[in-house]
Amino acid sequence: MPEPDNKHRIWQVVHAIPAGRVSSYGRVAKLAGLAGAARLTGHALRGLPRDTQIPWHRVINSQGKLSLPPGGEAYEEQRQRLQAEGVFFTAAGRLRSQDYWWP
DNA sequence: CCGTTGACTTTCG
DNA sequence: GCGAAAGCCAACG
Repeated sequence: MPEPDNKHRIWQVVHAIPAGRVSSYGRVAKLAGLAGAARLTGHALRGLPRDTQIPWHRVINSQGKLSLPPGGEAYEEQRQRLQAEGVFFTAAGRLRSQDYWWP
């Protein structure tokens, strides 16, 4: 077949992110062999079931912020989970660059 | 098959 | 630091 399970690969990469660290969509896409397809990472994460074990909350955008709409439930949940793992947010709602995961 | 949409990224002003 | 525009790829109707 021409194309393997891209979503599955993205999930695998996301699952490889250690706790207390975060990564960006573009970074995950590149590690999954889909360089330049940052949006695919978003699609893959959006298609996750609620009872997934994938740490989707460790994936944020290149601006150091959450891509989810502020004020939404998913946004608060992601923020809460990250803080529970030791990741803190700045007053501007951005994550510390030192918490980024770099393989 | 084609146009739109989207949990993105980069560049420019 | 922020907003707008262009570029990128896959899923949807």
